[in-house]
Amino acid sequence: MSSKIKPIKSVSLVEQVEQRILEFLKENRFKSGDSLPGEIELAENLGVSRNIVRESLSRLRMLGVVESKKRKGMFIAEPDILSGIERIMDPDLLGEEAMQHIFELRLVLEVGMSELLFIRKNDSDVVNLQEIVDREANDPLCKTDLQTRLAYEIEFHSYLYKMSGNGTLNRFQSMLLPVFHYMMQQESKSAAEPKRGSISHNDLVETLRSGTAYEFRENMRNHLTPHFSKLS
Amino acid sequence: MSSKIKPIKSVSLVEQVEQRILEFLKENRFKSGDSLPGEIELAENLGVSRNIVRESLSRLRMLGVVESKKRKGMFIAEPDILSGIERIMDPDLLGEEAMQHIFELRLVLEVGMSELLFIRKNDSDVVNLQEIVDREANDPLCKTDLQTRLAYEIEFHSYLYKMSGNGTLNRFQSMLLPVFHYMMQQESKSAAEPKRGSISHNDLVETLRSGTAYEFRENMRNHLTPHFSKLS
DNA sequence: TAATTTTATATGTAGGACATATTTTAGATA
DNA sequence: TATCTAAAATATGTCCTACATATAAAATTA
Repeated sequence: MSSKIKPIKSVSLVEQVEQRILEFLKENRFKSGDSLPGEIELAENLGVSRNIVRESLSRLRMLGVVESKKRKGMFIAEPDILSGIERIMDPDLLGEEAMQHIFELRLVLEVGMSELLFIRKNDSDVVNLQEIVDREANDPLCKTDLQTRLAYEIEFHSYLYKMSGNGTLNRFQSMLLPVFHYMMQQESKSAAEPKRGSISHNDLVETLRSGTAYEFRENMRNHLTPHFSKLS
Repeated sequence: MSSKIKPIKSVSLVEQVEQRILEFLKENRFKSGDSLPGEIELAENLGVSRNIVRESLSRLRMLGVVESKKRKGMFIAEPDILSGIERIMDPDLLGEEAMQHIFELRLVLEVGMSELLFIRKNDSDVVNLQEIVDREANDPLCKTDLQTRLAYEIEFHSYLYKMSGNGTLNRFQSMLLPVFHYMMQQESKSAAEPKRGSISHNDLVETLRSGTAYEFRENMRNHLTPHFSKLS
């Protein structure tokens, strides 16, 4: 009775069919735009009901692997890596551990992102960032209202992701925002300090303007020190 | 007729129901383990057929938001952020642009990861990494066979992700491996050079042993130089 | 030939029926 | 009474049929 007996196969039919279809697509090297066998044909070939096939295709459709039009049938599309994540990236759905992982991920990304920023920055980016920083500095609410501070914080860092020129990275960040917001409110609840490193947003813009990727990376690391120091 | 007419809403019923259920879960702050109304009840309340509800729930089940047992019904679970990505992370399914984004993401992660490594490393980690490096150095195949070199490359870097102590990051990396593999083979196909920076794996281990997070970060950046120099 | 109507077809939705697993209840046995 | 056993109840899992709907393709008309 050492441990448990083998579960044989408690995988649902839908899941099996989903896998089979995915394998089918990979093996046959389908190109984006190619059309797929119809639902009834798939159902017959796989030996399952059309319902099962439809549920499987519904999943693949959600992931962007296939698209379907009314009479044309289904055809291959380029899957969207983030479409699955997008739906569940919510503090009310995720567990504490996942939230912590995501928060750490943010720190990793922003420190590691420096090289991309220097490869792809242009003059208008620096101007726009400076505008955000100036607006932040001149906003009287910033001294008193936590929400206002958070809003500027998010606007500034969001712009950096946009600058990275990596659309996936950028979208990923924008859907991480609710989690950031939640985590930073939790932080500011536990400790009353404003949570700033010795490097300000203004310093970061200046580094971006006339510094190096290496300097920006270390300055960003410094800027995020309050968050890093919370890690165990 | 400036642009297009409004598309009104051609969102499928399944998608609408999926959203409604997700909203329902968020609003009511369901805790993990709470049980959900049954399929028939949901179908009646939403005014749709049970099929639609089942397709929606099938999607949520795939994302890990809910689980279902035969007689008990459905209950809330903590969603897995990566379960959606996992299925489609394949060079045969993704487009060129997505692959490029992912490849860049890898570079960003490994440079930014340094701090986590130094927070969570322990002695055995350094020993294990050194073992990998030694094995690599003494393997005669390494000089001639590209696949062997790639295997050591992947083993070494994979261990770093494991060291990060961030399970999400680690799993993410492991599912990125097929894409890495593909991209690096493409790289080595276009140019015959072995593609190494001036910092070796051995140097990285030494830095991890007796250096600082700052030094490791810059050494990693240096180690990855051949890849960075390919970016536009 | 070009515009229009018709038709055919694959997906989208609905609803009913039965299978299956598991909890609960009821029953039988000691 | 206590315990083990068998039956019923119930929610998900699977299958089937029918019809709605949109639209590409064919047929018809101007």
